[in-house]
Amino acid sequence: MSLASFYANAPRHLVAVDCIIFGFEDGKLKLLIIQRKVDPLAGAFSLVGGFVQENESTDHAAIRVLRQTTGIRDIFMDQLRAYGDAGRDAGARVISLAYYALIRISEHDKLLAQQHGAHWLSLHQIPELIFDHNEMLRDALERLRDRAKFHPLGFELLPEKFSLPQLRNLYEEIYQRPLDKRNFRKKILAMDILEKLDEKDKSTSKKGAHLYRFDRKKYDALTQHGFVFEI
Amino acid sequence: MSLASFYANAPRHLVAVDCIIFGFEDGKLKLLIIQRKVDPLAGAFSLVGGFVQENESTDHAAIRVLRQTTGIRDIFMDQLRAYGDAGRDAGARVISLAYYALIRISEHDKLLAQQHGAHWLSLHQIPELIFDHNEMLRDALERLRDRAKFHPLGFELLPEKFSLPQLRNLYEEIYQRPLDKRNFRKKILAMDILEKLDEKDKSTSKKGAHLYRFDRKKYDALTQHGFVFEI
DNA sequence: CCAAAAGTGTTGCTCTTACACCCATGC
DNA sequence: GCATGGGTGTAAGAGCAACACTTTTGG
Repeated sequence: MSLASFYANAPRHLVAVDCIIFGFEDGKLKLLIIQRKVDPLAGAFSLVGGFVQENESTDHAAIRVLRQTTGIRDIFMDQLRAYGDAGRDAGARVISLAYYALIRISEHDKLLAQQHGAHWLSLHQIPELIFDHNEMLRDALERLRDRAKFHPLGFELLPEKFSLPQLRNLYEEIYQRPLDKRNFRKKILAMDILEKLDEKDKSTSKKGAHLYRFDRKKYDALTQHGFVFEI
Repeated sequence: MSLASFYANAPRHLVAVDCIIFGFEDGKLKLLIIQRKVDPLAGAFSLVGGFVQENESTDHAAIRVLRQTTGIRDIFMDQLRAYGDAGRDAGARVISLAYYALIRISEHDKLLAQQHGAHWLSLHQIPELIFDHNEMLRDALERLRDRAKFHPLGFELLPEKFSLPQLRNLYEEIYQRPLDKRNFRKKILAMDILEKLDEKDKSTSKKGAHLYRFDRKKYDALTQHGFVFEI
């Protein structure tokens, strides 16, 4: 078969990206949900999404769609997988690539996102979403849990400076189970990947909790010598 | 924006599936590689691939492509992820969904696959592949290792009846490191998910090794009570 | 001075790892 | 009878989980 016919005879498809955006605020793991603007199902709750353009990498499409629909930029983002059932989108046959992202809510413009019709909802507040978006969300949460166990993803969700109680609280949210505070401290500090600062966060107690910073250089150096992060 | 223009104005893309097929034979983990039939790069080594058709789910496309190009059917298959860089395919802009699959080489028709121009190559024999197929393969191997650690995937690669030395050999191949035979036996048998048969495999020793069968019913039952497989 | 959250060590137990010899049989 | 791979148990050490009291300070 000639080059022309091999490629030219193949069918073409709409390809979308949908973003599962995780944030952490007020001690809760949250998700960014928008209300859909177009029919069918205009007004229904949805993940942030959009179409992949000509000559645009799918990774770039995910970044662009997130920026255009919420104003959010410069965040951790990774592909989850493709969702390709023939009837998954009620409007047309669309193959969707799901991306999950982690953002520091405090460092982004909440107002801007809200102006775009986006809401931060905690895990237990998530409504029925359109199409297979609830399934995407379930899969993303599973991936987040899998990956956060062996990779320092958590720090993407916290402000640059954070306390150990805050960090523990984050992992308790991710895994939805209590973690022993002494064992947690021991484990984290033993890794020697945090820099202890001369500052305290007094927002949650009178005594105040020491602030730390994730030291990515140290982490990368350790990783090259076989070290594996584990929560 | 109206329904019509929202979907109709979006660009359409060629969407392919590419399959990373793992097998296990002669004590080696192997991969199914074909020689590409079309230009550009006709004759070069490649994964098995093809285009997603109209109204065809992507999962179905992967199964169909594998069957059509190699005659192989009814195997374990799971999506890896999408590869969507704009210039990844030299012939046209193609978004590719990679699927990895596990097959029992002994139960499939080797001849049929060979007639389709497919070769089983062991990990160390893999040549330069077209486009980003080497990257797909690396990612698939990583996924296989991740998943095989906590899920009973290995049995998909072995014949229905297998010996413990065979099983250990398989995991040694997957992880490319030696496993202590006493500890391995202990761990596997302690899970109580294998059925010991009254048969021996004498093909590799004079004494003969007992044959076992994976008991999926038992495994499923245990899993429902919180049991987690781990190698 | 008291309420509320931060910070701190020890112990038992489980799991993992390392390791060497006998067994069965075909030739 | 001997070479070859199959099969078996134990002990030491590492890692994990459970657990309660003291410290700090704003109000």
